[in-house]
Amino acid sequence: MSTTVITYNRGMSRWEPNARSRLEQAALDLYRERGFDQTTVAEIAQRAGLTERTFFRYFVDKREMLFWGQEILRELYMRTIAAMPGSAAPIDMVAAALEASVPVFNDRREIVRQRQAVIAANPGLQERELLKRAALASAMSDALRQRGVPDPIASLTANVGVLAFTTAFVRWVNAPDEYDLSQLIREALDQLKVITAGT
Amino acid sequence: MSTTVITYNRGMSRWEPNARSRLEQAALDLYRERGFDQTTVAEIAQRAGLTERTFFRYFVDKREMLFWGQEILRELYMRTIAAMPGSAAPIDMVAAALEASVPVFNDRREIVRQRQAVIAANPGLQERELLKRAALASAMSDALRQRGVPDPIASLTANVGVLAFTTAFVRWVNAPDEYDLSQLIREALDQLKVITAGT
DNA sequence: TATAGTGATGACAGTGACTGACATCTACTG
DNA sequence: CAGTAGATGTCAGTCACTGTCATCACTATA
Repeated sequence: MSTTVITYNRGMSRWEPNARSRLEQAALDLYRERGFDQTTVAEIAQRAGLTERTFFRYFVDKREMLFWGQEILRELYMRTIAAMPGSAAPIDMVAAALEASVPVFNDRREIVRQRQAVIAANPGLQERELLKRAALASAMSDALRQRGVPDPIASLTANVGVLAFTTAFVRWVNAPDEYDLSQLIREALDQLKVITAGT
Repeated sequence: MSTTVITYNRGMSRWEPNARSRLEQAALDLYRERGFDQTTVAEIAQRAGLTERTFFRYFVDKREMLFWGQEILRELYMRTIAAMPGSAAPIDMVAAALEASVPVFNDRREIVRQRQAVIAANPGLQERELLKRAALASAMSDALRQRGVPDPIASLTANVGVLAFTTAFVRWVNAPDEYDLSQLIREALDQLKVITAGT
């Protein structure tokens, strides 16, 4: 199973299909077996039955492959915010967007956990994750601005949302299965309200 | 000036002093002249009258050199929070810590601006900056926990502080000299209060 | 004053991520 | 059956970063 024999044209395509997902699977396996830094791109490619060069045709760099879903979240956030009633407060638009993304995580809880364990073990990957989070916040900022929310507010609201989500997500990943991500998000948002209310 | 002749033992030390700051200066100059990616470590070292190997004895990697002051801020934040009266709300402890760091930036406004321009032009450097911000938030979380603030609140409060500071900082860097960083921080915190207050 | 450190640096040979240029291979198309 | 296109392979190269050992100027100690 791990040493798949590569044959050609068993079906309708010229090469063994799913090169991308084969690379993803090989990489995740190797990262979990021996760690991110101890895995070379050549090894990943070999396990996937491809070459190093092909790896870099699918992924801009070695870290990027762990952060696919990001684009899905991005679009989901933007669509959800764009579809909110104009009467909603900015923070409620953001909350709705976060809420809309919950199924994406619930549907892949186990994979998400494995991925997060790999990231937690490597500072370089944490760096990349922060960049991805910032990109999501930026996307939500844009969506809010398109809804007429002025600039410092749009950015702050989006980042507050990402902060609440991240806090909830970390708890959810490390919690038993019964924990509900939606509820954890709402809790985080409530706590943020209390925190900033101040004296 | 840029092609300093290196001589030995003009004073009390065996080698030309300030190797570290010479490397920092050379790097910043080159990054500004031709960009971060277009500058090799060998070039930086050469301009500083040293070798590539020595560069990596002073800095763990090529990006790290732009993020010195971080340690200063870290200690300042932790000391300030530790010295706050126990009656203060967590968010006020954080606000005080941020406020205490303002002179650090005011005293080096021009250098900070140059540095920030370099970072803004390079995604890899932005990634590193996000990591540094996260580290500062983590430090403030720790400080709050030591003051008895429980866990989700400590982390959220610290991150709200960092968010407010970052927002203020971005505006301050791109604003005329008259703008006051302290005031921008207070504004951001006020806006966060309004945002999370909700419906 | 000879001798043995000591600490910063240089020299050098790696490894591994990433890139550019070009060749190849298979399936489809006419 | 020739031609094309898209995915892949090959290969050479750059550059960040590391391990190891040599060197060099001074310093402490006998």
